[in-house]
Amino acid sequence: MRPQKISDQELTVNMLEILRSRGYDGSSLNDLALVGGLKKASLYHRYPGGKETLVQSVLDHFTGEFEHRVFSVLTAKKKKPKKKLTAALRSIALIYDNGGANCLYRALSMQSGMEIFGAQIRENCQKWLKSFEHIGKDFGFKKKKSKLLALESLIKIQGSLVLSNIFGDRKLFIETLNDIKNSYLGN
Amino acid sequence: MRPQKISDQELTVNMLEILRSRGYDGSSLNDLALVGGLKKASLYHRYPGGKETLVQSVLDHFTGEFEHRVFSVLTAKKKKPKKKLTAALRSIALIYDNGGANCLYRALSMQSGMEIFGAQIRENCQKWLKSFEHIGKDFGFKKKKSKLLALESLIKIQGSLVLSNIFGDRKLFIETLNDIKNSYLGN
DNA sequence: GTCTATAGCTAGATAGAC
DNA sequence: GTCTATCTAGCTATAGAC
Repeated sequence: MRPQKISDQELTVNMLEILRSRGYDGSSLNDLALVGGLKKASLYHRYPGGKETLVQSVLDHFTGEFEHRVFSVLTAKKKKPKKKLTAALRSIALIYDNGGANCLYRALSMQSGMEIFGAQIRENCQKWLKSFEHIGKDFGFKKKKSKLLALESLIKIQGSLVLSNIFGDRKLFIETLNDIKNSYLGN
Repeated sequence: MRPQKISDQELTVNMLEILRSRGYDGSSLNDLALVGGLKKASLYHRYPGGKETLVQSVLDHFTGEFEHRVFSVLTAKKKKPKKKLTAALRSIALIYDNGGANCLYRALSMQSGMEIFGAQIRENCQKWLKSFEHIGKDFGFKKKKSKLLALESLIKIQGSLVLSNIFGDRKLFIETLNDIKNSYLGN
């Protein structure tokens, strides 16, 4: 057994960078291999199913980050809601590099990506909504208002990511996170 | 001179459908030719510069729709602001097929598309912000508040398009348009 | 103005050496 | 576990017949 040139974890993180910025069709196996310091044939040893399973694995990692750093924080039983929301929003800022990095879900949400990963992307966005709905109720809002706040939060995150990407202006994303926080704290 | 199989206008509209749903890398010249009932070699007669100029032309058409149906409406001197905003939002609903169609700017905003069209996409989004800022002032809001409302509108449109696309739920987009209208009318 | 044919390249994927 | 070499299919693009 030869040693791995790069760990699975590290390779996944590097490939995430490519995929979230170039999308499914725009990311070649050559590109994906190179960011790991590998040749593309080597990727088939780690991902025998090819590109689809490779991206699947990166998508799972990305989703795992949310489950671990955002969803589980928001739905935790202890702590005050304000502390939980603040921590979750800080994690979101981290995951999106303060607006400098795209959302992988969005990057994969063009037709080719949606055909393959649509169901999972939908499912994960649903979890997002549920966990934000949870924190809304935790703040004392009624169910309907909590649902609305959750949806508005997700809309604002996705929209501000699109725009901070187009304008190359991270401030736009940061301020939107603050706006979301204020929508829960009651402006 | 043989007659065209399909008019430039019609071909552009058909190709827009492909590009906005599949992005730059995901749309092959073969796909783009077929929706016009042509072979891909024929596209080089209309667009001698190849794929880049072809997409450029579709992008120009898309931007023209906004200039004509949205920006010019919002900045018109006559009429009451409410009527202008209502008309503009109705046009936006039309352009995005009530949330069923993607934004071409977003579809082209992955890395490969941004390298080529980034400057124009940025410029057009700036025009969007300016025209919404204009209507804000028209409603009597101060400059700062008008700028904020404009930015929030664009964020909400882009975000709700991403989500209505992911969830396959146009209601989400329609309700966001209403939300934007209300943000100008003072809830 | 559109077509067939094809060049030249790069994509995803596989075989087998080391 | 990674590599070189290679296959096939698809891509963008061009040449030239009709």
